[in-house]
Amino acid sequence: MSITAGPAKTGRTTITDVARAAGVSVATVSKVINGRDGIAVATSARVMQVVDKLGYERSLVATSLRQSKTNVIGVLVAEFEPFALQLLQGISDALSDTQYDVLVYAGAVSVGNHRGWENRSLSRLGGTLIDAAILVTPTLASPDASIPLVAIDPHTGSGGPATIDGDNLSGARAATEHLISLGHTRVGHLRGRDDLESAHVRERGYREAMHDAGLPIPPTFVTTGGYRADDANSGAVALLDAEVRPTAVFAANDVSAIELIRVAHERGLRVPEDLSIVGFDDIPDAASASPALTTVRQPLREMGAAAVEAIIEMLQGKDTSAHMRLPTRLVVRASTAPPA
Amino acid sequence: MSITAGPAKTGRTTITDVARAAGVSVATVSKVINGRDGIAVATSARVMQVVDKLGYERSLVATSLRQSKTNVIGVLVAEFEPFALQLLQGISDALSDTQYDVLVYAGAVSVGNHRGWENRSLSRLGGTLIDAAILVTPTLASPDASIPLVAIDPHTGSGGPATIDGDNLSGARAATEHLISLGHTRVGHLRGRDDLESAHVRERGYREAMHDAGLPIPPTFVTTGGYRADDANSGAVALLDAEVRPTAVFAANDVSAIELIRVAHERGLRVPEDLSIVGFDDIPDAASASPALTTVRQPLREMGAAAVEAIIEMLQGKDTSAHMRLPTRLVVRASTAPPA
DNA sequence: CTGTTAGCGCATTCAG
DNA sequence: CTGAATGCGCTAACAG
Repeated sequence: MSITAGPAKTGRTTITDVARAAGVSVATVSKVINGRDGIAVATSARVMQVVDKLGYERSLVATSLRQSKTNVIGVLVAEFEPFALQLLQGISDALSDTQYDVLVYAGAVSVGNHRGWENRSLSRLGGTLIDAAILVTPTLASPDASIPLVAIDPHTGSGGPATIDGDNLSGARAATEHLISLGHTRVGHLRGRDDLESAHVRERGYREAMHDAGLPIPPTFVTTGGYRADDANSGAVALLDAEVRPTAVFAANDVSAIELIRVAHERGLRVPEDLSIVGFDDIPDAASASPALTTVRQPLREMGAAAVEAIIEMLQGKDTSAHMRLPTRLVVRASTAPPA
Repeated sequence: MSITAGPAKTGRTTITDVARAAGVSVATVSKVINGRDGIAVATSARVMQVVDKLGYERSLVATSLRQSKTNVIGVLVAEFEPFALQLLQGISDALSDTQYDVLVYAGAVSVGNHRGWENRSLSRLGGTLIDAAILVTPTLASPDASIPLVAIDPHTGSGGPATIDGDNLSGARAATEHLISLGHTRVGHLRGRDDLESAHVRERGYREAMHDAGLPIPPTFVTTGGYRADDANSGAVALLDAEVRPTAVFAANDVSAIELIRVAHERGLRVPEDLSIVGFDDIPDAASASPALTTVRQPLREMGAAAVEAIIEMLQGKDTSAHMRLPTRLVVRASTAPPA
């Protein structure tokens, strides 16, 4: 019933509009656009002209419903926190000389930190909106997907996708040992998100270092933070308001560490004189925190670039199930000092 | 074990798989999923169970092809540079308590800085993959779109969408005046991307301040940078290798300013002793640059949040064509000093 | 209450 | 060389 006439409805130019304007069928337009041969040069030129004139651009939606290739790589994150953002820069840089565009989907903003957000996102982007996906801090060991997958800071597990991570264990040990070597004996730990494998590994590194030094870990010395300031707040408060307060804390990530500095200041504690703090990640804000944060640097840009390389190899059919681990490095700045 | 049975072809579970497994028609499944009423409780329960079991999630692609609402807000950027990333944090935070998910599309990574990338992206995201879009540093005054639009750091023009920007003119004047008040008379300018309106405004601010101070601007004092280090390099080099070198430079953005510091160091120039530098934006790297960069701060997180507010109001049918301008502020750090 | 039918915009057969 | 028909996953009418 709906006899169409012109762009009309949505305002978007469709392949049909182009076909009508050029006086050919949609199939012809499709062929021209996709560079298929078997089209008269004159026709092709005329169609291209109309395409330009009308500013036609194929709809990713319709295309991906029909085809299996979109030249778009998806990056799936839970949220846009500094860690993911740094990674994104590396990913974007590495992709800038390729034919691929990037689409980043934040799957947990509207539903909270729902464990398993990656499967939800993967399903929603479904069929083939994206040709491959890079998962940032997934909470599942082996998300189900039918497209090439690389996980950054993964949930380890067998049979999972290719993974890229930093050396969390060494980093955590280095951080804790730094504190111990400064002379601290009451060293606490502000844990990361429980659903992150890397958070557990870092806690293990902390515990190992403490154990090796023969130092005790009272239960109140370990509390849980998160990767948002809000989440970190209660853990930070618990740590500092405990009966016996640690003189140094290793926080599982910089966001928590910075929140801890804030809470310490709120309580009149000086950092590092009264409390030494080490973070993890080395996000941009770490260096400009006050005091500048001692932290364990993860090569985030490089990790992002490595993920892109792996994904592209997979897309080219090479069987890359590499599990790459990049080194971490302690960066000593102003938030750590010997105990008073 | 992971999900078995059914999907076959793509590996993705579709509504058809669910229908078959539940022994009902796809229409029924659709109704259940969308909470339409007129479905027997028993049937509904059975379907839901199958949905859970199979881990079904509707495809954003197919849904958006058919419907006009996806609850996804698009953020369109040319690339993931620090400016956009900061904005993204504000946007993400502001969206975290809403029903909306975020999808960020970088439209210029695979094709270079193509003027008009926003129309291309808008077209590709087409019909209704997204309910509304936030444009970051668009290069067009009035992109055509049939969905609510807000532009951050826009190309001004009449009839355009709602816009959010920082006070570029005042900021640029403040930066230049700061340099002049320090005693500099040879003040240069490293321009921003030519396709950005804000870059022109900043240049105007610089020229006005110079004019008001009665200072000359030799042609070699103004060169062009960009928002990537590579782009900024040639402009920086030209500025420093000129016959008569400025003793101070106002760079149109922090990325350029930081690159300028690098180039200056390369030539054995000390900053700020031999060359004072002011940037613009106050991205995280500005504070941790060496020396710490004096810059004009734009409230990027707030600008992102403001964009979200505006978009949501538009989505609710309120007629918000506000043009919001947030204040900028000079932040003096270590990269500026009186001339030697 | 539930199943059938008809597209959304596009690319791909398969006949002209 | 070109055009009409078909289907991708899904939902809105409309039948049954």
